[in-house]
Amino acid sequence: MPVALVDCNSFYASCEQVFQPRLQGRAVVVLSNNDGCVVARSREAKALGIKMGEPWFQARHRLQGQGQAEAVTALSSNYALYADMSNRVMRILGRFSPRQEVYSIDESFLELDGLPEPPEVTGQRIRATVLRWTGLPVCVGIGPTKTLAKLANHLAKQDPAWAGVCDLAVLDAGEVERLLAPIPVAEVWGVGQRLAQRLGALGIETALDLRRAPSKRIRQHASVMLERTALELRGIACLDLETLSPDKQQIRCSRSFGATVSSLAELTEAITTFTSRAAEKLRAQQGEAAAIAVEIRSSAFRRDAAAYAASRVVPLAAPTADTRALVAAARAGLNRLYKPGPAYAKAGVILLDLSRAAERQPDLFADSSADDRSQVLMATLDQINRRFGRGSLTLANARPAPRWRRREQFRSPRYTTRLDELPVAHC
DNA sequence: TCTGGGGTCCTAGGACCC
DNA sequence: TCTGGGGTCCTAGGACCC
Repeated sequence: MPVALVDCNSFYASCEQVFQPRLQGRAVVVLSNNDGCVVARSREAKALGIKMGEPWFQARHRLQGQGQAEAVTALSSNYALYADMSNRVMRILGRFSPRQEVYSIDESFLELDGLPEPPEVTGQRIRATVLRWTGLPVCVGIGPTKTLAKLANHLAKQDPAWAGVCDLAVLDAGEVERLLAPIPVAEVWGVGQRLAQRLGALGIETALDLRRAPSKRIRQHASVMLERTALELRGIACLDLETLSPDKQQIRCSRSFGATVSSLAELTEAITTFTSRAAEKLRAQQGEAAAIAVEIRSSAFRRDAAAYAASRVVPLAAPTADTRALVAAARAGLNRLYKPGPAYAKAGVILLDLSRAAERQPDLFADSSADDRSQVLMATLDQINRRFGRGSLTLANARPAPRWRRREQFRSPRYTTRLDELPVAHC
């Protein structure tokens, strides 16, 4: 039962290139919030040696030194555009299999069972359809397990000889092993830099080494997770396709500020805004939170004595999805954490102990009419914000354009989700 | 000068209980 | 003089993912 992993190439950068054809064939990087780090690179940008996660100011200085600054176009993240393009791609992929796991914003697993054609042919049809309908290039990896499908996708992206589709499921063991032999073990799904280092000390340096390592030895030196990964590399499926996305167990909203803040009033604005956004996400999954954590910190990259980071968990009196109750708890936490002095660079909240509202035991002593009024109010709030745009209606403390708002110097228009930003065709 | 955000899972160790 | 053992639950921290 082969499974495919379909992954968009340089997803954010490709989305930008779809709507700005002059960027095609050029080095394009997309930056994280606040225009901080590089989070996506076109093929040409990778060729210039720009690293994933690299701070943009460093990459820019290096390129300037090499006289190549002009060769790169840097863009701020345009999440509205990427989320909308992602939805389009995922819907298209869903046409190719009744069993789909949307794994991330730019990746889907598909079960390819009972096809009337070789999976490789389906893979090519997937590529052609997504490209034709959205303008986005994808690669397809196919294998007997999810981990091998991931690795097959890696191969398809690396070597143009695969023409974008690599099927490991049809190869015999010898051929698979020949392909795994040159792949560093850190490329395997579930093996990061830390594990790779420890495995290196054991003489396990490639995907093939891990495939061949005895289970007992792996469990001695690492975890059951890695043991599963090794089994998957051998073609023994340990990971199921998760076709319905489970409720989140925690919901986080945190941001670095565009400019540092020092006053409690400004931090309160920020915490109010973040809590409101988190509460919106919570209600979208019909959830309630029983606790909220608040964090504030000064810059993590300055090593002066004034560095300060603190967090605190505040339990709620009863599980709730009401923005007002969550904000009140978050503010109580903030008041305990705040001290004057530090230049705060980042703040955030995390909703914890989540459960489904419908599954809560009613509280015999609570005023249930207050509960009903809260639900109606929150539903109305969400409806207005869906209809007129996020942030149209907020608590009075959440300002529309605070001083600490994120930098996004190079954001492209929200071509597909805002009527006033539609692309214009000149004839 | 300028360094992201949002998740998951596992493990070790402490508290507590009988 | 002699001072158990085993289970469960919770939390913090680490590692991983995109």
